[in-house]
Amino acid sequence: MTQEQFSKYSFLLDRTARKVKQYAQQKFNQGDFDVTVDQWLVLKNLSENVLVSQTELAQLVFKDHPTLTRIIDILCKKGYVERVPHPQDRRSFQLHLTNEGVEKVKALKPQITKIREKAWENLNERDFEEFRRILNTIYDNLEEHSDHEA
Amino acid sequence: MTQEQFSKYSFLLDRTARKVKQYAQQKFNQGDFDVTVDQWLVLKNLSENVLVSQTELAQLVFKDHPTLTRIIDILCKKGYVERVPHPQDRRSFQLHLTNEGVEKVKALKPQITKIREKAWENLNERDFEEFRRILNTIYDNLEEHSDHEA
DNA sequence: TTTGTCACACTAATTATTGGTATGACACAA
DNA sequence: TTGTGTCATACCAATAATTAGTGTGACAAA
Repeated sequence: MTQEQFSKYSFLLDRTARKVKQYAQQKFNQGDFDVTVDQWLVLKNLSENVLVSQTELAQLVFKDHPTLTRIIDILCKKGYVERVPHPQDRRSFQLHLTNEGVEKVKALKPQITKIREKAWENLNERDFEEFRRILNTIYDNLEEHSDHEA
Repeated sequence: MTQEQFSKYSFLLDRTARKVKQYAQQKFNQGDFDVTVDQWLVLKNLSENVLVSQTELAQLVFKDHPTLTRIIDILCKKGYVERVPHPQDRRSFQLHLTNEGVEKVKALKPQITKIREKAWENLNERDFEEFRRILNTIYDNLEEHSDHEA
């Protein structure tokens, strides 16, 4: 890899990641989804994982604790998520979707799948595997304990 | 001060402190007070301070946080103390005596005063000031930030 | 273009709790 | 008398969630 490539990969990653997010958020706004992209990530993970703690969820969605606290605050305020005191550990909550949250996920999921598909037009399964392999390798190279699931 | 005195003061302090505590706890047991000496210290401070946090109380009674958590647990279980979520800070509680706790303090206070008086028979006000001055000096000598109120 | 608002990311610090270990005091059994 | 069990407390290390502050990006309004 040349010097230019070394300095370019970060730019490419950042630009693309932000574009994907901007596009999604615009579509979310147009669709009156009532959640941001990040809030959706949390809702989706809660729909797939039952009664997780905030620490566990933070690891799943790769967000830091203060940020997740605030996202959960917003989602609780919107009525989609509920904190339940942990039965065995007073330092911890268990998070779960409210009925309203379950309905919201059910309603949004197909629409969001379509939005996500747009980015992969003209790319195929082989491309996706390459994309995944390369990005995971980069991540592992920079992570002390390699422990990815993507 | 001689070498012997240097090695003796710790023994004298420890032996006396434990004797005072043993004597008090025995009297508490005989009187069916339903609290230990340390629990009483907490109750007394709560009767003199309104809606304190656990951190503030820990400083008042010079106990560490885990120990105080457990003492408060016991007193809440006995129905003398109540934890109320802090209105502005979700990490914190405000502690207060229940009505039962207030009655308990009122009932025990005169009895405990009598118990405490026993140790000062044949000693006078001058002795107490000497005692206080010396013990506070020792404490201050060993404390980085000298900030006593005894 | 500038400003304001909102949401998120990151850092440092805080509050109370958990877990483990040790000690002292006391009661009970051998 | 000695040993064991129980309870309460002290101390240490670590943990879970929160607070406060700062910065950035995205977007809307002036």
